[in-house]
Amino acid sequence: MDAHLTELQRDNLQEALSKAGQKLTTQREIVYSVLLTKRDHPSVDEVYQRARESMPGLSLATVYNCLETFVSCGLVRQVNHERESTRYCPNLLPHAHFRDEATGRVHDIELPPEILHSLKSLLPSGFQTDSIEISFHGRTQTNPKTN
Amino acid sequence: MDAHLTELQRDNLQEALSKAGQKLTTQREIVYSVLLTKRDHPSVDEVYQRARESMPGLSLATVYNCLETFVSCGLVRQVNHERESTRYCPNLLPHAHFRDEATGRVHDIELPPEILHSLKSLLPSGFQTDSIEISFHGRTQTNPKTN
DNA sequence: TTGCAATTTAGAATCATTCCAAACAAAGTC
DNA sequence: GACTTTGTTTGGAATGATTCTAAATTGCAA
Repeated sequence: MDAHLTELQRDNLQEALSKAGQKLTTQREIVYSVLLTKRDHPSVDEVYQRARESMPGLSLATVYNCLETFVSCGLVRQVNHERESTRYCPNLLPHAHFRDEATGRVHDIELPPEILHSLKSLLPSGFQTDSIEISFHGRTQTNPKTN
Repeated sequence: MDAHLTELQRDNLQEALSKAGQKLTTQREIVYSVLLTKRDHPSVDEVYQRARESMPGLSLATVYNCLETFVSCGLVRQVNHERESTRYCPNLLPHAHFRDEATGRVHDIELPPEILHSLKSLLPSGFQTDSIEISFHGRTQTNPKTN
């Protein structure tokens, strides 16, 4: 379960970084691959734990740095839920999050463009948005198997 | 600019509290009136500052307690934005928040029931929500006067 | 190869929030 | 009207996530 990127993913990362004038480092590769490998919206600390399996010397501060870099490059989204610690998500399609309060798990909910339009249309004139965050909060009634 | 509730507001508070088996105290009256007086989504600390004008001995812990009580009574909503400190809002109608990143100011955006329905309809079956939080993030292009 | 700028690192510092244990107040009971 | 019970307030200490800092390291370009 070592951290590795496909060539495509690597190029993708490389490109996004250099577009922002930043370098591709081992640490960034590993952190990025952690996010891609298990897309369960890990917290910084979870990313840290997982990344250290590939690189034991990695520091927490670096994980913070990498994640912050990815966010600013638009490679990754932050997910905030109430006061809880920030989670990270490599899904770049427009989507909302559903947080199951029983398990703490976060699910992605795809957002069709129409609904984003109608949301935007609620804004008074002169209001310009660059992002809309939508989060549901509730429970999932699981039949034997829900992921 | 002293903190005072109208009789109606007081009764409202009284009732909501006793419904939850809790008492009406001076501190709670003051904190509640701070929220009603200036509906600008103050942070805990702002509430604290304002409330102390009416009651200098008031402690920060009490402000936290009061606000938490109001939230659990359904009198007040919490507003979270990214990692910033929590803000409080006595508007109980369904609404979203728009955060102006230039000023930091938060505006309420009314939400028609239809849009809430269509949002809920996006959820896979078995997903039950008790709340949907929507926050816009952007800037307001102000003609001379926007509030 | 030398030098410059970006990156990483560990640990300290910060900040919002929660926890704690003691002092206080209110409402009901005898 | 004192007594008890229970909820409330308080200041300060504790926590936990995040950011900052300054030094060591790395990568790249000249």
